[in-house]
Amino acid sequence: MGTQLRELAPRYDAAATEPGIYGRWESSGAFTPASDPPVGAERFVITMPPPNVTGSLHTGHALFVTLEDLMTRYHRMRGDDTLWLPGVDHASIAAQFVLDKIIAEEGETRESLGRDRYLERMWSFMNETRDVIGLQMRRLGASADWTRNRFTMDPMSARAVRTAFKRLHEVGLVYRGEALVNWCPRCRTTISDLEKVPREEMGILWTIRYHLAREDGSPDPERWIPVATTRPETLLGDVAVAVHPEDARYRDLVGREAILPFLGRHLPIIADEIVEREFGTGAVKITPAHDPDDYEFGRRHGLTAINVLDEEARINPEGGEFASLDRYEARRAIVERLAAMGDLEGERPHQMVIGHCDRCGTVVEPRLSVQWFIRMQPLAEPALSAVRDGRTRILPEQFAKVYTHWLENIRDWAVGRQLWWGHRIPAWFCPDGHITVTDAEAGPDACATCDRPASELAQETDIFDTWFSSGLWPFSTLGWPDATPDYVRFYPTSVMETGYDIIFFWVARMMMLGLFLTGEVPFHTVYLHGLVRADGGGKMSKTKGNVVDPLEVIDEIGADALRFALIAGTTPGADQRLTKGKLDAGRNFTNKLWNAARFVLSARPDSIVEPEGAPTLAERWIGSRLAAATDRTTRQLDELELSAYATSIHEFAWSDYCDWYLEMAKVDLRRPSASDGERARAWLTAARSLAGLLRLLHPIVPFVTEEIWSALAASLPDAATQRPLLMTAAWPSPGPRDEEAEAEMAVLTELIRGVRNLRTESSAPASAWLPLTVVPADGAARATIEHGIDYLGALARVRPIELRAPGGDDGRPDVIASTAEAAAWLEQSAAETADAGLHRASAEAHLRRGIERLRTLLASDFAERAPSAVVEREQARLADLEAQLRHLIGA
RNA sequence: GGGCGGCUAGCUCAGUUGGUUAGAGCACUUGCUUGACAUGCAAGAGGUCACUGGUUCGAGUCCAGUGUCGCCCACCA
Repeated sequence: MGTQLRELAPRYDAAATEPGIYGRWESSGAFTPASDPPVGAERFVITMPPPNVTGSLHTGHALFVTLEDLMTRYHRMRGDDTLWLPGVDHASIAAQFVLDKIIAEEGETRESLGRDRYLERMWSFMNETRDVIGLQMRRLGASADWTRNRFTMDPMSARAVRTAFKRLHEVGLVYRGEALVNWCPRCRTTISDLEKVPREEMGILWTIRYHLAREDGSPDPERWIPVATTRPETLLGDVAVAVHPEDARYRDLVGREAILPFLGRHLPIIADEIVEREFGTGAVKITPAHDPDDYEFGRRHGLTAINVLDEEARINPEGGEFASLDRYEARRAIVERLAAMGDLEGERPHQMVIGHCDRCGTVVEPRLSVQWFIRMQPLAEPALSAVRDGRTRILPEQFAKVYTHWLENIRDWAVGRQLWWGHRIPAWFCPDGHITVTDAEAGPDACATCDRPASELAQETDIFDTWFSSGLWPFSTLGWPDATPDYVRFYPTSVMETGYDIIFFWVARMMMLGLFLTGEVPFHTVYLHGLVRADGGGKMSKTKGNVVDPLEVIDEIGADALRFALIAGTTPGADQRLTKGKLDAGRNFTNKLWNAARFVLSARPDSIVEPEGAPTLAERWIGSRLAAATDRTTRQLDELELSAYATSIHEFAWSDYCDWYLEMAKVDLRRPSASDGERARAWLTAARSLAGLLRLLHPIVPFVTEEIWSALAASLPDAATQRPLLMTAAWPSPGPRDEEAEAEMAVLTELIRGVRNLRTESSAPASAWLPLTVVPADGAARATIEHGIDYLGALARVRPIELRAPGGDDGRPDVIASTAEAAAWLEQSAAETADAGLHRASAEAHLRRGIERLRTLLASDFAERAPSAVVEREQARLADLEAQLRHLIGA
């Protein structure tokens, strides 16, 4: 029978490969579209992070898809007007990185193809890969609205980008200026501070002698100033030497000049308090074009910046004899030459932090260039207050601080990228130097300043940072800037779900741009998930070979198992390890569900007659427990406590439904004396409670529940549902609790556990039916046991069961006696707090310990200080324990 | 240099406003081919909640500090 699941797995785990709204796919390829649920009063809209167009599904995607799909399915079942809009991001740098490699294999380069042909290649590449990620998401069960699939390079997005830029420009938040920006010599583009990843590295700190200039301008061979640097090659761009004004070593040199080796440039020696006397030699070479600090220094002191590197970080003609050398070759050459000249005073290892390109890992070069900037501070203010006053809530809350800190210290955003694949900045230059910005797709008709015709204008070649269009995602995908029906219906969105690692890149920018452009927060809740790590705790990487491929996992154990593993036992914002153990647990759970359903379906009487008779204890109990589970899971899903939801529904399904209820239902279903009507009632209860369970489970394990649902719907006379698909069935509302049934069942399960324990301890054969004598403490306990006596017999494997009145005449205390073979005693104490299952002696000791503890507690300050309700509860417990003890020892 | 987070059973992790005897999965021990399921059933064992001090009738939970691992931010050549 263990093969059942494997045989069925492909059916309920069928890959969703067809586009469509959403619905159910079968392995045959058949697709049943789901009809939209009624539009409710509530709206629920997910903002998702569009994955990179070139990517394929990894565990990070698996996590976000699972989280978002879970929320989506829940709200759709609630009847909310639900939208999860899918799409992909064009990812300028990443896409070019990939395409560059592909064309390199053909012996081509970006330049050899030229902009137009390169972009043609890109588009055809995109057409091949664009849908791949979407297909893979569907295999995970992503019930997104695939009819609204978007792409950040589609015309809708392009228009939103132009409009957004124009509006920012109109209010003066866009400017163009010279600045030192991060440059990746390999990607050959500017990158933002966020895309620069700092890494600690061991470098070398060299000390170089700059000879002082004599009065005739020639270098003084006897006198020099020693400067310390980690980047000797940049000396070609030096324009000054700086020392601290109070540094006695150099005070007399301030105002004199040093001579730059090789180039002979005269460098003023300037005093500035920014210089740390303790670092290096206390004298710093100043290279404004190649260091942010020096750039700032240069501005303050009116120095010119001399750029000595080209766009691939080779020395440019400014570097004289070193021209055309790569920056590291130049470094080596310069150090060697200095050493040969005797001007290399020393070198020592030096720990330092160097920025690398996030994409390709190349060391980033500060580069002086003219860039487009967006002023961020005015945009940041509203984004800060939106979170401060709770219009947007960030979960988990600690990330609100991170968000706030970043926005409070925000720097202007260099949005231009010197790439080709992306949205071209809609700015046109006029030969007279005027700039025209327009949102018109065809560009401006004429220069906005001097009316020169469009034919004389040239468009900016830079494109936008990808995150600029991503930042518009929540509304650009809905039709903004037009007030389209979708925009009116779905904006602002409800929950933005993404990883904490892109809180600055994306979340903060969506907030700023959303507030500026639409006047509303783009989403009310930010739900941040953690990273999925490898089993060992490290990052997953192909080179380490510790990657969990979601598609392989799905092939092997199904998407449901993967989804469950990703949700259960995790906390938002915390990293998690995806271990074999977790995946196995998920697989076991889906298997359990399938088998439970198989049992229920197979237990169906051939014909279902009109139910008759009162519900049994088990039937009343499962109804009440289902109500409790419904209430609990609903609350957890509303509060976005998704892991708690997963564990509590797992607990209900496995323990309550399978371990207790189904075992008892077998008794009711197989009771020889039962009428057809009673049997029908018993089965209908099993089937309907299963249907209720399936609804609660569906958001997290959609495939297996959908499959069971369709089988169940076919075999239930009331068809269980009016809707053919569980995914659009109604989320249940909790029915009434049955306190009496729950209380009776608590006593009964305790008694069953006690008898089982007794069997184990007395080494009774597991399969043997043993006689049992039960001596109920009182009439209520007796009634309880009578209600459940058949369950007791079947679940504890005891037969016959004798019910004896308390205080028997054989002088024994009130106990449940085991068989003659089993020498142990099993005590049955007061019904409410049954201590059954313990040996008499240990039960007595246990009671005495509890009584002692409570007496001590109640004799302390506790009785006076604690709230009266708490004190009364403890007093009641004490009284109860004392009664049990009296009962036990026969006092 | 700032800031944040983790430290709970052998392992991976839950633990929502302080309130019975701190939980789950896996692993472990014992027994089970019990008519849904051995991917299972039953019964068990296993924790000084990193450490120190404080607040409180009561602390895994709140406060202060320490240790340790990790992450984020930051212009020291």
